[in-house]
Amino acid sequence: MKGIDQRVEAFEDQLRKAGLRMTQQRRLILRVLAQADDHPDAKGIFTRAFAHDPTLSLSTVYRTMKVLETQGAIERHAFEDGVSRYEHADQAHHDHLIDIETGAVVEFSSPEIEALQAKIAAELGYEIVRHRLELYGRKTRPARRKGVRKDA
Amino acid sequence: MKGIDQRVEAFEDQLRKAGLRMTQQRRLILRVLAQADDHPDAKGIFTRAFAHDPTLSLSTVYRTMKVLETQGAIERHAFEDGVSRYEHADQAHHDHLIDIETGAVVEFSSPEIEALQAKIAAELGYEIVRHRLELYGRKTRPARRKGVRKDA
DNA sequence: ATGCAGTTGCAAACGATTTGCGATAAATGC
DNA sequence: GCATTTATCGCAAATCGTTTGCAACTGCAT
Repeated sequence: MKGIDQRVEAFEDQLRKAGLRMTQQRRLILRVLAQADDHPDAKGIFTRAFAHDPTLSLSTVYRTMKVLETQGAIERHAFEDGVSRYEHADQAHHDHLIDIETGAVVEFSSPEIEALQAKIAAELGYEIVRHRLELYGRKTRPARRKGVRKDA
Repeated sequence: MKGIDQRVEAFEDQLRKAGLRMTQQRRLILRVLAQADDHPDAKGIFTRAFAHDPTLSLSTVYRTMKVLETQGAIERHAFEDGVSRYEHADQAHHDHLIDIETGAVVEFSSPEIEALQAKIAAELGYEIVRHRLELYGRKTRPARRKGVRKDA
């Protein structure tokens, strides 16, 4: 497991360079995000962080998420229900498969699909700046144990 | 081009079978949707319909969109800004490419991508129920001509 | 025509997110 | 360390898109 503290420190420098400050609440929220293995929304992050600092406010979470996003420290996704969910951005690009029964989110990536997207866009006279690909499905049978790679 | 009136009539039957009613406002909204070549949101639909019936209310638009959606008469999409946009569903499945500069929406479809999606889901032990694929991009500049250079 | 739902318009309620404001606390300089 | 500047915080109020309770209304089946 990579050092959370190191990442927080690195981010602290990044903030300073932008004329921003590393506050206790930002540190706390960063830590919560680094430890999350799911895709929590603002309220979820707030709840977890609030347990460590009962003075934290929800608006600070929202404001912090915005800062972290513009700093490139996290990614924001809005799935079907419309609420923003966050995940920290130190991982490779990937898309999401959402279990419509449990709400579980599985990450995956497909260079082939990316290539096709670029090709399609080019044919339409566009270059892709970003994209959103979400699969909504339900479990068929237990996934095979071998040969299945879900990059997380 | 299929007749709008015919589609409205067909839908009227469909509604009746579901124990629902074809009201003036639903007729009007359907007409507005059938004539739309873009992906208007509730307010946009309301504005256009309101011009023909100043007694119409925005909540009726929302309620109608919900009815139309569950009846399969329209599709609802929520792009990056989060607001629901609608298009009527008498066309083949397609995904969307959104021009991040103009907001224009281009439709496209790719059987190859669909196939890949199914394959990926299967590998993860899932079957796809629906998906969302949106490309956000900008128009590529037309190829430069010799000696002609537009500085930006 | 009559009557029972399904529908409507209106305003109030909603839930997620944002923002104005005075108070607080990080950086910076001394 | 200690003061100074100003980014940030907590809180409550404000937005915004969308939903809903309710009383009046209107399809439409009989």
